[in-house]
Amino acid sequence: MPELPESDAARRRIADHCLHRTIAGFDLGEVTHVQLPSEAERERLVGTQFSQTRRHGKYIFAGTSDGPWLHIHLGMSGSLRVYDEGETPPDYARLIVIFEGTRRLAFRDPRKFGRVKLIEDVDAFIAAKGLGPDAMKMGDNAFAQAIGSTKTAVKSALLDQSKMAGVGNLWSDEALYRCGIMPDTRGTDLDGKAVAHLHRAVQDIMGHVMAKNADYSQLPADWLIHHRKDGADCPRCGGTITKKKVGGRTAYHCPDHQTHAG
DNA sequence: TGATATGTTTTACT
DNA sequence: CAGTAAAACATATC
Repeated sequence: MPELPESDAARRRIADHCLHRTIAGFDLGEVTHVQLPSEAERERLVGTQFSQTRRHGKYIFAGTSDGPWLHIHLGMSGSLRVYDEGETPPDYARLIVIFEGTRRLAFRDPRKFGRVKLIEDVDAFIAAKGLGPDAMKMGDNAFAQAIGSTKTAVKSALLDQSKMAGVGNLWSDEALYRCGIMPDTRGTDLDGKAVAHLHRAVQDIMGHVMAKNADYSQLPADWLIHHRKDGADCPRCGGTITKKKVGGRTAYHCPDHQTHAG
């Protein structure tokens, strides 16, 4: 479930359970189209340890103390799982990092849209990707500039990783739902107050999901995430949850309390 | 069986 | 350049 909060929960698993352990080797899943580190790149990591982690938007990085970084993107369906030798390895494991002792880190990816690769410099990588600022660290002015000054649908702007990094389909819907903004409202049609409200909603929602370690069952019952189905009752106003395409993505929303005025 | 899916990238067109 | 749209990637699930 990989947007910014889910990616951060995955990063934290590395930070909490996999640092300062010597890498002994790797296990590869079946040969697939998933982009994984080459044998030479894996060899570079053997004998080293991860000593730090970073995240920018949906991109996760695990750094060796004085060498390359392992970069992980979870794609559409990827996840990370930490376990110990002797436990059942997870399904769809494409790459398993074997640490000395029993600790293991598995990169799972059922739909194979994720990527793992070795990079030398995180900031250079972010710049080369053209990623905007991390959505959780973005200031008011930068957010207002990115969202309020574009004619694009506000939902599409939120999803544009070059405007800001980390917001995906689920949490963009959640933020617009909370703010009462119709997903296809043009950015330029929102007033300053609505843009500021949306900024708070994006950061509050994703911050909350991170605080709950991306466990959706711990999120409030009236959040859209629990009612994301065409025809469901809107828990906030009694309307009917409806879906429509906005910018090529499915936008779940409540047409009764989400309007073009915000 | 067919529709749909949490993401990114590329290509084409306006 | 800004924006839109669609397709492709490979597979699972409803």
